[in-house]
Amino acid sequence: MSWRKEQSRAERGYHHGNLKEALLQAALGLIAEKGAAGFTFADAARMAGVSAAAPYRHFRDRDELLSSIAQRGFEQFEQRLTAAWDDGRPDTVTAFERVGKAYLAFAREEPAFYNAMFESGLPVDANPALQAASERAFNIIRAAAERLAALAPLGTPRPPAMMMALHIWSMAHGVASLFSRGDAARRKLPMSPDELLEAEVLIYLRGLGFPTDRRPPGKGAEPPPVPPEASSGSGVPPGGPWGKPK
Amino acid sequence: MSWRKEQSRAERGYHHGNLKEALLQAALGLIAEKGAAGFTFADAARMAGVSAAAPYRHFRDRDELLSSIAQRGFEQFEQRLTAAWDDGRPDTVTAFERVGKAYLAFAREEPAFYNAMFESGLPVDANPALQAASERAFNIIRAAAERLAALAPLGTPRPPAMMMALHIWSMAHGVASLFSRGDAARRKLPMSPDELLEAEVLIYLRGLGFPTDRRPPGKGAEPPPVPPEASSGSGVPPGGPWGKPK
DNA sequence: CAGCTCATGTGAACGACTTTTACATGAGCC
DNA sequence: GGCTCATGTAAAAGTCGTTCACATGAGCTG
Repeated sequence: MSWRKEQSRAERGYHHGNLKEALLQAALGLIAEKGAAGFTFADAARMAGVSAAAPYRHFRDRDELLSSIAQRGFEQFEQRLTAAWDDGRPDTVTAFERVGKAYLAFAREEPAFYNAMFESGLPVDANPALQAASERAFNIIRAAAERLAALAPLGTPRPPAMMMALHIWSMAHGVASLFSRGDAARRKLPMSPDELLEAEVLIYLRGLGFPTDRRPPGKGAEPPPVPPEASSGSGVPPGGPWGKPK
Repeated sequence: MSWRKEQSRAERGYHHGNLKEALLQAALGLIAEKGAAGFTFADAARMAGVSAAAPYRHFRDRDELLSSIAQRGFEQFEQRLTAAWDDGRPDTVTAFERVGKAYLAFAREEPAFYNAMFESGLPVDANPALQAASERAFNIIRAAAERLAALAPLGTPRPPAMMMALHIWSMAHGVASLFSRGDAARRKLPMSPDELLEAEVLIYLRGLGFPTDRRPPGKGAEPPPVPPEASSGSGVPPGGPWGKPK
């Protein structure tokens, strides 16, 4: 990982040998500490033990370094969402919620990537490769939404799958961005971001007619369960994610 | 508005007379253009026609200027949310949705404020006045959620009002931050952010047991103003926000 | 009105950062 | 062994943020 970092010039020799990677790693650390805005090209160079001009052999400018990090971030993000989705196993709703949690986990565990991807202010649409990576990640959510849409109970008006995907994305991003970052604008919450998002998604899914958890006591006409899977427990803790209504 | 801006030193005299305000306005413009990260203290000074050192007579440093703008932003934000909420008239659900739209409208129409408030990375909890302003704004959403919670149909499990408020906030912020900014990371959408958020909130409310479908065309009983409302209304466009399910 | 004072603005200076340019080094290939 | 080109360096120009000593003049005091 930290191959050859922190070495003095003498023992390193004139050529670094791995500067591009070292710069990316250094930048990642710096962004995690001080945010994308506070991160400095010169600092990254210093951390890698080279002069301030050296990075320009590997990145056109500071923005390109940031872009590279964002891109790498989208790729890892995609992987984690894919793993969480696990092709909808064991059932669509459970898997869907797991994707939400993976989203938050990524924001929490990879603040530097998340920052570069969503909060650095760099124009996603200016770099085709970056935009493509971003879309590949979003497509995981979208594919999950398609599956979910196909299962939605008839008789309930429902939005296009694309819209559902955007809804989920906005919820996850909203929670992550407002509450799930140790980073800067930390606000105190009476609950964990995970709980918050889980409840939000559950209510949303219920609004789409999905059976979430035990049925309301008196209500006879709960929307009919969905063909093959649908029936079982969706990973909701007993009592629901927010306890009993008082 | 642009009182005395752009004037040459000669016609202005040694003293500006209104520098603090001029700097705030200049900064607002610059942030709207280039984002909080790209905004420069020196640029604001230049725009106000004073030397680079002059701003330090009015703000401890660049961050304090940013803070002032964020604070002012939260105050305007609070006003707009209050107006949109209108104490829950004509009925709670309609007013609630109006608040959501006001949120997006603010993000769209006041990008500089929104940026300073939510995307500049300045620590809200470091400045008590700022934090208080932020909380006052959030309290509008929270109060609306309380009212909504009181109306929620019995028989449906429901979260605490505080949680509902956070849910709404995260949806609005998520949509605003991902899609509603001309600013930077613009992504193309098959629908407007307003539609997106409206549908999202409607589904969420339905998940809480609120009736969100359009009124029956004949609509015999318009709900009485405040106390026993709960039944219908909600300003849903005919056909619902996303068209017919296919 | 003269004179004083203090808030407000100026210019110069420092160190840090970004980026460019001309030059140095040495790893890999013939 | 010698060439060459990718990779690194030093130096310089331009920008910022911030501080400091000094200048200005608006408004009070007498």
